[in-house]
Amino acid sequence: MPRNDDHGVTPQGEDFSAWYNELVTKAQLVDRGPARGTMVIRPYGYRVWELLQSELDTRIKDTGHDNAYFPLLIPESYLRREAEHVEGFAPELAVVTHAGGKELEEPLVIRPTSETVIGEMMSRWISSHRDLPLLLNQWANIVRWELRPRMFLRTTEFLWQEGHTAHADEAEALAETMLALDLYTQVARDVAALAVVPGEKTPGERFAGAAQTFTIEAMMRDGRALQAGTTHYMATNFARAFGIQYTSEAGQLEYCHTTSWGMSTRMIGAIIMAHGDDKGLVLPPNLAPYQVVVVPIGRGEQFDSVLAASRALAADLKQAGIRVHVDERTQLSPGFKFNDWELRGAPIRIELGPRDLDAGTAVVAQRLGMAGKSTLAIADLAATLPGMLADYQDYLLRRAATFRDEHTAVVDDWAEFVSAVSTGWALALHCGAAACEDDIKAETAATPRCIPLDGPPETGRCIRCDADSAYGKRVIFGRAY
RNA sequence: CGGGAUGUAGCGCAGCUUGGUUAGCGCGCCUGCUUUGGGAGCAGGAGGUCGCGGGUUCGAAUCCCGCCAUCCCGACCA
Repeated sequence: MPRNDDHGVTPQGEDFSAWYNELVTKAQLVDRGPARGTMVIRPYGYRVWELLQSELDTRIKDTGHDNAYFPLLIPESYLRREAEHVEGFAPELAVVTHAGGKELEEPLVIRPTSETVIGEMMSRWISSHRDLPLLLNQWANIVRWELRPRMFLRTTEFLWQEGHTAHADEAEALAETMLALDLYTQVARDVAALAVVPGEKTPGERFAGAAQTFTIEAMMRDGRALQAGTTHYMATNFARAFGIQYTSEAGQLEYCHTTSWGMSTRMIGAIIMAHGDDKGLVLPPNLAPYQVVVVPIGRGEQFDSVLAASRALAADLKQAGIRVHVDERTQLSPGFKFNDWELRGAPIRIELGPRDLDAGTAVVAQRLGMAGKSTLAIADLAATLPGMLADYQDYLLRRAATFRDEHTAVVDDWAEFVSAVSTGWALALHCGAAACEDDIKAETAATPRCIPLDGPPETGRCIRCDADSAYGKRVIFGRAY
């Protein structure tokens, strides 16, 4: 239940879910949309998305992919062409049955993902090995009628990027799948400061229609896992369904091997839950709409000169490449603003008042990782702050990694497993049987999150059923969002 | 789809049990004055088809029936 007091948010330890729900609204990231499960992304939240988007888009283009745009509406029959795909998505489709005042001859689905249309178009564009690889990406909105919507994590409509590529053979397509996974890992670590674990999904957790699915898993501060991006190797499943074929150098007609991969606005939910605390958001500098917020303090004529100095400082910092904002709201007290920017996750706050102006200094406070405030010369700030922001970014990643490691246990018996997944992750051997996964889920709510790529080789007995272990290494289990 | 709950001002709520003048409170908002270094104070003011439809009644936010919506907990999922 929301607090009736208008300040602050419910502590994480009291009710993590309430903390999250109150925070996304109070920090002005989002507001509820009028239709069920929809979200309005407000300017402050959309800026975070734009920053993330730009970082990822640059990397996607640098690795040879081109952006394109495919239609929102897809003929229903397309979905049916790939058996597993339609089975996986049918329950969550939104379907347009009427348009132009008439019932449509063939219903149109609002894309839940675009493998089908893109597959259809690829089949028209590819005919020779010279047309390969075809490396496409699109930024789009998609709709999935989920049973239980949650801001950023699972909204009815969400924004994402979906890469779709076609290759001559399995090796190339698999390499592409891993390349995309690596892009995601980089963005998660270097931009979002998330200590993600890249790994492969077990067969039961695969994307509908994929031969192999890979993921980056992040740990939230309540110990639960969040899938922050996935990449899929489709083998020739979609190529066969949509006729994506090419003539090889040897003159043979061959099916393409395709991939797809996506990262979505869910990533923002991951950032909120991986870094946030009882005071509110903690945004990594690389994604903060305002990396530095200046709070001018004073009254009357004093305030005018403080404001002038604040604006001059902001201009300086902007020159130094910092995203800076001066909080000029006159009706609010400094104390209110301090709390407000802490709630909204601004990495660094600068307090500038008459005392400081006289001394030529400013009070600098970091959102986390620094005891108290420090007093620095105004003239030095433009030179000092970029380094502070970079250090703070690193600090957040280290903190996330430490938290993850402290909440991950290597377990070899069932009691330890149950205990580990109640507060975090368990690294355990598993037999690989779907029925055994289901059994574990029924008992503990935990699911296999991934088989970590860099896990050392190990074999033994299944943590649950004592059968021979599969995968040749340990699997991460955890409760997931 | 199962379980639980809620719809009263922008937000958070009280009022309903036991029907009765003009539906209250806190926050926010507007105006004015005083304030501003950790969530400012005083004064004045604006803001409501009480979720929708029907019924009972002289009279319904309140009682009855139906509907709709939303939220929370699970199962599905990026």
